[in-house]
Amino acid sequence: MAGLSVSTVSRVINNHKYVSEDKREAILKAMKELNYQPSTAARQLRGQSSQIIGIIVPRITNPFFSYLVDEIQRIAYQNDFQIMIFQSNEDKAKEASFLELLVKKQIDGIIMCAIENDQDFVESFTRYGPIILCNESFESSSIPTIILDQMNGAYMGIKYLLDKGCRKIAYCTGGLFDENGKDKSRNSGFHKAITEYGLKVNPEWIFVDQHTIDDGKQIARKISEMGEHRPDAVFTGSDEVAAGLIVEAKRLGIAIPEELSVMGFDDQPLAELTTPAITTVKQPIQELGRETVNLMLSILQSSRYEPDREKLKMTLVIRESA
Amino acid sequence: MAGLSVSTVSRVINNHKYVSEDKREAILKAMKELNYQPSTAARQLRGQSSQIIGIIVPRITNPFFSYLVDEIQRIAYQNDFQIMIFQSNEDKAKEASFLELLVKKQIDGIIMCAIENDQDFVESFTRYGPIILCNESFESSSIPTIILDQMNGAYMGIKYLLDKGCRKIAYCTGGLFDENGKDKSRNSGFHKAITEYGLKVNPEWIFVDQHTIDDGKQIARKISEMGEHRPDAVFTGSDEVAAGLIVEAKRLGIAIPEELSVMGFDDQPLAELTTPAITTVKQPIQELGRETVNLMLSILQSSRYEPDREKLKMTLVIRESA
DNA sequence: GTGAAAGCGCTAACAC
DNA sequence: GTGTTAGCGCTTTCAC
Repeated sequence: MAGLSVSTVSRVINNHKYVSEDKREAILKAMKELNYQPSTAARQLRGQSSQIIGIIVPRITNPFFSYLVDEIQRIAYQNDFQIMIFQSNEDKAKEASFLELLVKKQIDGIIMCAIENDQDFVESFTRYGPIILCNESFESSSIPTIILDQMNGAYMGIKYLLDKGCRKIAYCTGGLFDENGKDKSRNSGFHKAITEYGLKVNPEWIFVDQHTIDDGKQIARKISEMGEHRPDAVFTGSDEVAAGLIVEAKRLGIAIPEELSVMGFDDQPLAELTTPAITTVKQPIQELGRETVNLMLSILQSSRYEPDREKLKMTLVIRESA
Repeated sequence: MAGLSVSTVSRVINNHKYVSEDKREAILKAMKELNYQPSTAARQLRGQSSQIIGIIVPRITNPFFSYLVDEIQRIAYQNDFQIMIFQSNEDKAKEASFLELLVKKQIDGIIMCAIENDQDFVESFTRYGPIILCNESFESSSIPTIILDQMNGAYMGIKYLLDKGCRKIAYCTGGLFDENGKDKSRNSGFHKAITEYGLKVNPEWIFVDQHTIDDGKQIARKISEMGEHRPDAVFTGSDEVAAGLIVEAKRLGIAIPEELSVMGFDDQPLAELTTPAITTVKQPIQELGRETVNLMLSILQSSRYEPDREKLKMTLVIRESA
C-alpha cells in the first residue's frame, strides 16, 4: 500500500537504521490505516521469541500466588512480555505438559512456583529455554533460583511463640514433614528453634498436608479433643489454616490467644479480618515476584541481573492471635 | 529418522486415516526418541489456531476473578486449550493492547470479564475472532454474553434487609451510581426494592467506587460520624468491603447487626471468617465460568452450545452480619 | 537506502 | 498409502 517492499516495511517495524524518513512515515501511515499488526506466529517461526513467559503455580485461587502473579505480570507487561499462567494442581502430568510448551516454543521461559516432578526431569527441559525456580528449590541444582529464607521465617515465628512463654508448640506443614520433602526448610527452622529451648518434637502435635480454611477447622476440633494433652500454641504455616483454626476454636470455646496462641504465615489480607486478628510471618511477595521476573527478563535479553537478596527478608507482623 | 516423508509424519500427528499401522508406529517411536514436539508457531502460521483463549479481568487478586479463572482454565485444559490471563487494571490502553492480540492471531478468542473501552471499539475486534462478555454487558449488542442476574441479586439482598425491618439502607457500588455506568443492574435492583417499600434514596448513604477492605473501613468511619443520621443497614456490594466495614465498625463500638446490618456480595471464603460472619449474596462463579468457556469452545469449534441460564441464579447466604 | 529471495516448520492439495 | 511441493508472514542476507 505504501508502494514499498516487504523488507523496508520490516525494517520500519524493527526500528532499523538506514530507512529514509519520508518512506518510514509513509509506511507507518499505511500501517495505521490498514490496522496492521505483525503476526506473532510468523515472527516466532522466524526464530524470534514468543514474548511470553509461563508461570506454574499450584492454584491461582491461593492469594499468595495471585499476588505473586500480579506483580510478575505488572513488570512483564512493562517489558512487552505476556504472561501465561498454568495451574499444576499438584499434578505431575499437568506440570509436564506445561514444560513441553517450552519445547514447542510457545513460551520463551518458565517460572516455576511449584514443583511436582523430580529434579532430573525438570532439568532436562532447561536446554529448551530458561527455567527459574521461585520460592522452591532443588538440592544443589544449576537452575537459577529465587527463594525466601523459609527456614528463618519459621524460626522467627516459633521463636516468638517460645519467647512469649509457649512450650507446647503444635506445627502444621503443607508438606509431609519428611526430611527432604516439601517445606523442609521451614521444618528445620522449627527444629532449630525448639532445640535451642531444649524441647522435643511431639508427633501428636504435627499436622501434615494442611492448606485450607477447612483444614484449620479440623485442627481446632482435634486439639479440642486432646484434653490434657493440648498444645498451648500452633504454628500453622498458612493464614488460611490459621483463620479456620481461629473461627472453629472460638466456636468450641477455646480462648485465643489465652489458651492457644495461633501463628499464621504469609500476611494475607484476611489476616487482619478475623477476631482475634492473626499474628503472622509476612513474606515479601512483591519483592519475590520482582526479583524473579527481573532475573528471567535479563536471561531472555541476555543481560546480567544480580538479584537483591537483601529485599527478600521475612518479617513478623504481630497482631492479636499470638 | 523414521525414513519417511514429512507429510506422513504430519498425517500421523493429525491422526489422519490412510497411514499404515507399521509406519505410524515407526514415526511415533522416532518422535518419542527425539523428544519431538510440533512447533505451535508453525501450525499457527499455517492457518491453524493458537489453541489459546485470552481472559481479561480487572485484577486477578480479586478472589471472584481468581475463582472464575480457575474454573475456566480447568475446562479449557480438558479441551486442549491454554489460557492467557490479562489484567486490565481498569486501564483503557492496556485493554486495547490485549484486544490487539486477537488481530496478531496470538489468541483465538477473548473472554472479557471487564470492559473499559466503549462498545464500538470492542465490537470492531469481533471480526478478528470471537469475543464473549462474561458478567458484563453492552446495551443491545451482538456480542455473545453470559451474565448473572445482578439486578435480582441486589434486589434479593436489599429485600432481605427491608424484610428484617431496616429502613435506612446505605448502598455501596463499585461504579459511580450513574444511570448507564458500571453496576447499573444492581443499582436498579436497589431502586426496585426500596421503591416497593415506598422509600427514597438518601444520597448521603450512597458510597461509590468501593472495592477494597480499606474502602470498607472508611465507610465505617464515615457512618460512625453521622450520629443521628446513621443508616441502620449497609448493602456493600462486595464481601471485602463488608469485611473491612465490620472490622472497623467493631473497633468503633458499633454493634453488628444490632445497630447496623451489613450485607456482603459474592460469598468469598473470607465471608465466614469475620465476627460476625457475613450474610451475603452468593454468585454462582463456577457455573458462570463453565457456561462462558463452553460457549467459547463451541464457537471456536463451530458447534452449537446453548448456555443453561437456569444454573446462573444468585442465592442468599444468611450468616450473622444481617 | 532499498528490493529480491531464501527459509523458519508445518499442512494440504496434488501426483503417483 | 506415501511423497513432492507450495505457501502461511516474517526477518535477514545479499545485490544493487
